[in-house]
Amino acid sequence: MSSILHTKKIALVDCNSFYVSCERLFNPKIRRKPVVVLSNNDGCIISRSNEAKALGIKMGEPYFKEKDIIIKNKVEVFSSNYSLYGDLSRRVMRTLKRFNTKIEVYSIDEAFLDLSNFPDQDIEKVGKEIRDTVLQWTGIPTSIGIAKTKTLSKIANHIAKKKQSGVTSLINIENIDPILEKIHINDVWGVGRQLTKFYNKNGIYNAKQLKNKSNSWIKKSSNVLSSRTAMELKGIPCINLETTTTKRKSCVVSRSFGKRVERFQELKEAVANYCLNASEKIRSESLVAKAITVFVRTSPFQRNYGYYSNAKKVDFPIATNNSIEIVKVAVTILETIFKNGYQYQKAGVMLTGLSNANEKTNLFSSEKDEKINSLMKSIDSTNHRYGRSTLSVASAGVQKKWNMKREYSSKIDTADFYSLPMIRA
DNA sequence: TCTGGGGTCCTAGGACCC
DNA sequence: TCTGGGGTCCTAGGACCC
Repeated sequence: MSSILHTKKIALVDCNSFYVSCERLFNPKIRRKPVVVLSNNDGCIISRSNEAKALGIKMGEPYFKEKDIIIKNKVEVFSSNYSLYGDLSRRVMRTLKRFNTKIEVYSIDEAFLDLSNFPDQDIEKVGKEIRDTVLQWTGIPTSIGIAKTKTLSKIANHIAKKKQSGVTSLINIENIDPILEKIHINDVWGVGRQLTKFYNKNGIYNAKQLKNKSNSWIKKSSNVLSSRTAMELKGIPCINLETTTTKRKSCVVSRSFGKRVERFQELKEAVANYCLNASEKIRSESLVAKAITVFVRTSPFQRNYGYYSNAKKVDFPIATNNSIEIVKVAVTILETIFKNGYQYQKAGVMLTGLSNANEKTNLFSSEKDEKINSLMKSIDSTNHRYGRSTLSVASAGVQKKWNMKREYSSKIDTADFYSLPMIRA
């Protein structure tokens, strides 16, 4: 006997121009103006208001290339403020959880929500209610796409973005082929630059064509991921909702420098700082790392200066999250990959093979380990209370000449943010 | 002058084993 | 000249995502 069949209904809720919307919350004067938010180091444009999009400012474009348009049109420019965006993101996600606990927080500004428990005929109305509630409680405008699979809900969302209501459902539409036909293949979730090239070569230019391609051909000439995408276009769910937060497998901290760096000493300071951030992060999640990779490189855009890029991975004797040990190993790696005479533009560290700290199968765990653990704990809580890098290690340096550029920060402090009232009507 | 950062998964190929 | 065959495990690199 089959249980009562509900149509599977997945919503993709996506915050509109998220970083710009966050800045606008605290700055009503820029509500109707063109606004952009820049990546770290004020390098690229990573969020644009509709007004900025209308001016032809492209996503991911280097800031300096768009500077003329920006000045001419008095576009408001902001350096990114990730702690602010993170706080607002959590608030949006909390609001979404009130509608259904079956939620996958997919990125800082997106979540998949299982709405199968609502009747098919009400689904568009439910979508609108979610949108209104998020807007009212957090001030963040969203777009919502609803369909039978994640891949289709992405497409529905794509359409919703251009609609006044901000909500699109494909649930009650008998034949969605005419809709899929209008979706360019490169706008399909999971199809990037390389796959687009490959599909085009094989006469596939839109989502409908991919949907109708035989599964065996796709699997044979591409891979399982591509065949999953095609199945999902057919309305057969192949990509599950990941509702439980699984522990991460790696942790990367890397930055481009505000200025080019040539001296070993400065590179060392930068790498030591990245190690401190990374180890603090994995400690906060009770993880230990099996290995560390350190990498350095010069700018790939200025090859005439001589390009150099190198990386090296080293296993720790015992999986660890000890800052001091991690910095020590990182510095020895840096010594082996550093070469004089180059203008370094970026460096980073990657902690890999992460596992639970308490599952340590370490026969040699000792009193000394206990001492280190409690030292790390007190460093973390002090830094949490008084600001990052209150307590540090000597090699991390104090001058930080290489530090990021952030000329246009709105300087909104999340401490202030928490004191703001939450509006419920 | 100035080009982000942080993830995951898959696959091919090498090392190693019997 | 001819130099097995098949399995597992690991890693680096590629492709994709936001």
